[in-house]
Amino acid sequence: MSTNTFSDTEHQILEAALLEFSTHGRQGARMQCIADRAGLNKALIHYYFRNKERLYEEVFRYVFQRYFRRLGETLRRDGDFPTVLRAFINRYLDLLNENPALPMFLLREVSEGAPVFSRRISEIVEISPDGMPYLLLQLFAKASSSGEIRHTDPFQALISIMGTCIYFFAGFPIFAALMPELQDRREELVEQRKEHIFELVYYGLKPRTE
Amino acid sequence: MSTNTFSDTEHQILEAALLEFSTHGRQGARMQCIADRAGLNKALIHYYFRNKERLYEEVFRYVFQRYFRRLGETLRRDGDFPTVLRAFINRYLDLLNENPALPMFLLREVSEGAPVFSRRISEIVEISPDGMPYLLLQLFAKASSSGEIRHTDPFQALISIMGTCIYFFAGFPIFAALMPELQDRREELVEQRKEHIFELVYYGLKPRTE
DNA sequence: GTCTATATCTCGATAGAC
DNA sequence: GTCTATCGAGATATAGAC
Repeated sequence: MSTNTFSDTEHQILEAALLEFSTHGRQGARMQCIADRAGLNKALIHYYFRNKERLYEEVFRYVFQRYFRRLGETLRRDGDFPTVLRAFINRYLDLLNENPALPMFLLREVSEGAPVFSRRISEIVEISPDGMPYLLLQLFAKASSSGEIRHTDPFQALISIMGTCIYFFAGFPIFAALMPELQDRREELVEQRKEHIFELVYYGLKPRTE
Repeated sequence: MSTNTFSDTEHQILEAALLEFSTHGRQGARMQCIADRAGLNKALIHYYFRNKERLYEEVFRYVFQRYFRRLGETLRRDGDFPTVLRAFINRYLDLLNENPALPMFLLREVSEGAPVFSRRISEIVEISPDGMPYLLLQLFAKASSSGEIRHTDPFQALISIMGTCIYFFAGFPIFAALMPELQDRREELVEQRKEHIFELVYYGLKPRTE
């Protein structure tokens, strides 16, 4: 269930399943495709994970536990507001760039009512005040009360920063379909994006003199 | 096929299908559920739309043609940069708020390789320079070259503004699961968000004196 | 643990009455 | 145009050999 030690075979299955689930969704995913991608047969998947539902659940937890933890790390380091902000943005974009399928996997789950996410939320995100969503809220709340940024609802800031990061990856295929020339500039755009988002958020939230 | 005049029954089916497709995806959607939701039987759906694929395609076009057109309208009005920017943000958030399932419907389609979107793109978005994505790019390009905002890649700005708008609706359930108190503040947060995004984008992109 | 072969079942699609 | 009943494809899941 909650064990984090997987054998090689299990890892192969989990990775293949992640790809299949994130491109085709929980229902659209095919056990046969997962088996093919992992280089083994369907029966073996059932041997390890019993059924499709449990496989989905394991993949979900396996992936997002790590994802939220790595995201949270950047917020626990010392540094002033712009330094931590920058570290968070860079880490987030790098994480997403390494696995562009992740946001869709999460968003899909959420749009289906987030049954698995809700059921296993305590294993996935750190609900404590020392966990990822709270630390980010706190970062903005502190900067807001110290006057480093103007008075802002930290939740709005949180949505803004996560939205601008995620949407690049989630929405890229839409724009690449409309403007094929973007396809080649992808890597360059990701790097450029780090600075763009930092400036947008930092200077967008800074107090104005006028 | 491309006719926009649907009977009452067809409308009922389309609306039910939109909900089903956006929450469960193209494969996950069940014809039985669509029929139930629309208050009629499966056979009738086949009578009108032949099969699931065509139904999906009709729903997709039916919904997004209108969506992109209504979004584009705000960019064709006269006004200076902040005025048009504000109008666009307000319209976008209102559109999304009226139908929070839309972004996921589009993002799902895209994550599956956007077969329908690509095939029928000419009916859905206005590819002409007078259409929605180009007008928005142009808005930023103009403001950039006139010095009203600092030198910025218009594509980055486009992603930022759309991302911050969409993610509020796409990601809201995640945060509502973590912080249940948000659920009651939803409408208030949407309104607050209009100002938040405008300020973030406008002041985030404005030239700085320092 | 890993495979092949097969049973079981879900769901899209059709036939045909009204 | 709308319905009930049913077929058949395709997918999950299992049995059982190795």
